[in-house]
Amino acid sequence: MNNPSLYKGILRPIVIRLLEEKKKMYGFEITREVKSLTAGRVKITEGALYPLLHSLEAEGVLESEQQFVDNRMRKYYKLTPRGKKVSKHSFGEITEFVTHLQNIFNLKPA
Amino acid sequence: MNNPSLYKGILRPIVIRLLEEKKKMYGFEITREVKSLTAGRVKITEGALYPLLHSLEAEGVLESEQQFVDNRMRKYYKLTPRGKKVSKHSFGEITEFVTHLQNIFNLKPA
DNA sequence: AAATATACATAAGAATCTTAGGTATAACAA
DNA sequence: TTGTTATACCTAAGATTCTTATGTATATTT
Repeated sequence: MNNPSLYKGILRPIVIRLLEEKKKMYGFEITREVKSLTAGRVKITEGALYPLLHSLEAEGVLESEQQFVDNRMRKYYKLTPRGKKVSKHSFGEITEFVTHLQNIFNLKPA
Repeated sequence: MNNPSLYKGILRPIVIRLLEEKKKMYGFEITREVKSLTAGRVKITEGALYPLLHSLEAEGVLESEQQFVDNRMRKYYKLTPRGKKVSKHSFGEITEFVTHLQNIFNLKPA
C-alpha cells in the first residue's frame, strides 16, 4: 500500500468488520477481499494477518474450523457471540475515528 | 482517546496538516488544537509529539523558531518549502485512506 | 520443469506509539 | 505560603503493531 504506517492499528477492526459482513472467511480470502475493496491499494501482509487471527481467537473474539478444499487446508474464521459485541463496539470506534479525520483534515463532504 | 492504536501512524500527517492550515504553531498548541477539533476525544501525548517534531525538523519538513512569552519558552514550527510539497502528498494519502475506510466499513454517506 | 497462485505459519526487526519521568514558570486556591 | 493546576519544553523504557524474510505444501499454468 501507499503508506503502510497509516494502516497501523486498523487491521484488527478491518478483520472483525469483514467477518461481521461475510459471516465466515479464511485468511487468504481476507487479504483478497481487502485488496478488492481498495482497488488493489491496501495489501494486508500474511505476517500481520495470521498472528492477528490467532490472537483474536485466543481472546475469544473468533472461532475457527478447518476444511480441505482441493487437497489444500483452509481455516475458516467466524465471530463468536462475544465477537459480535466486540464488532459493534469496534464499528462505533471506527465511525468516530473517520469523523475525527474528516474534522482534522477538513474532509467533510459538502 | 478511545482506542489509541487506531491513531498509530496518523500523528505525522495530522501535525503536517495543522501546520499547513495555521502556518505557525508550537507543540503545546498542537495538542490543544487536536483536542478541540475532536471534542476532547483525541489527546496527543507529549511523548509522541515532541520526538516527532524533532524528526520532522531533522528531515527538513519543518523549521523552528523560539520565542519567549510571559517568561515561558515557545518553539514555533512551520512547514519548509519542502514541507509544503510533503504536505500535499500526505493530504492525498489521507484522502485515499479515508476513502478506503469508507469502502471497507461501508461508511459511504448516502 | 519452472513459475505463479493458493494457503497456512513463524521469527527478527522496524516503526510508532504510551507511560513515566524530568525541568521550569505563572496563576489561582486553601 | 503552600499546594494545585495550567503552560511549555524534553527524554527514555517498554508495549503494540506492523514489515520483511523465511518456511512448508499443493495445484495450476507456462
